[in-house]
Amino acid sequence: MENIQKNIGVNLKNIRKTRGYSLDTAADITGVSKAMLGQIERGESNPTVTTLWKIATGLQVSFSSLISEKPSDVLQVDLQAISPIIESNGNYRVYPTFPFDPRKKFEIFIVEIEPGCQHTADKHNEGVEEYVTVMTGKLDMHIGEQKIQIEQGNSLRFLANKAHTYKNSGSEIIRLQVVMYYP
Amino acid sequence: MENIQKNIGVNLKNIRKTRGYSLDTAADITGVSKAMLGQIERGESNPTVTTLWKIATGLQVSFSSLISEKPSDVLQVDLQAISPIIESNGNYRVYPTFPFDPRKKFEIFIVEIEPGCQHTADKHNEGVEEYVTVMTGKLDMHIGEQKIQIEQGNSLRFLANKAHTYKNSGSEIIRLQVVMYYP
DNA sequence: AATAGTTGTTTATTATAACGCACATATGTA
DNA sequence: TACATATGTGCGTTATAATAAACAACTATT
Repeated sequence: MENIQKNIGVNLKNIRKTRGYSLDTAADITGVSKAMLGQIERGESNPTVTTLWKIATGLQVSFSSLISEKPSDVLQVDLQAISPIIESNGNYRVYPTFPFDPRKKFEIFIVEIEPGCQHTADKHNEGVEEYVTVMTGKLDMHIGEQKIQIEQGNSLRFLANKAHTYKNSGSEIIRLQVVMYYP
Repeated sequence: MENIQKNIGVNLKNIRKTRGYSLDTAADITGVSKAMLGQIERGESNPTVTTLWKIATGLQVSFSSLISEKPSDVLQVDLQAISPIIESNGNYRVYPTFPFDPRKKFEIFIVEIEPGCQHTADKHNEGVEEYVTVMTGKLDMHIGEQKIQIEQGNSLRFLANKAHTYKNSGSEIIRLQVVMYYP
């Protein structure tokens, strides 16, 4: 979806027309000048959030009614296109495939660990859970006192309220899928 | 909910911090200057929709994630506070209690008709339905060729694809609740 | 036809969003 | 300690959002 301005314009005009408002009355109700309203409807202006706010509250519609986001039902993500977060001199790379969205309560990464590399993550907040699946390689983990070994294809879930370490003791690169859940 | 600017600020900062982005990298990804990003986070700026758009797409979050509308689960509407749409010299008054919202597919009015008054509505688009309930008085209606009388407390549903007339032949004011449905 | 009222657009002015650059303050590295 | 790198904030300039008022186009009423 390109060009929100145009989009907002048609939405606003629809709402206004459906109610039989003129630009004048709409300006009265919303407190936004009718010139501005006209320009917005024509997509000629780039309104600020406060003007949008005035319009939304004045017309008693939600913000989204003006924006009219159509969430694409299918989203394809190319790993190549993601710029990873680099740690441990490039031997530990994090690819945020589905980054955090406040409305959801989780995010998803792909993690690559080079042979010999080990990485320790600080403990996260109370209630945070990690769901780890090993795609390639064999993973050694330290979680608190426990030592755990996870074979390729296997998974692990743990409360991330204590420091934990990912380690590649093998000779092959490790690829993980990690789901972080925030309660 | 007051002051969206502040709201957007904390939302943006949350998202950015959760991902470990600096203002610099966030500026890189979104194409919005880091000075602007900083001001937005502090609630010192009043961003335009295009900057919000850049931020949302760059960070791969939805608009609403930044706005974080919390739709109030309960909304009380005071009839007195609604300025009616006047027709027939003030003898036919329409109070939009729940005005049209594109996401919903209906809107709700209260209609008041003075004794002796009659009002004809043009036909609406194909598929539009009206749900009329008589709150007080006795209503006479003409829908196409049909003549219908509706007693107090009773209701009527009809396809509004032909012109229709509301008429008050009694001596008491008529109050209607009308639900318009748009397919 | 002439007048008055309502519609949406255009113009000039002002307020301010957005930028780039410089500054300040950490945080680590030799 | 000194140096280096990266963090967020402040400042001056430019671009433009927002307003008010004048304008043009259309409708209705006498």
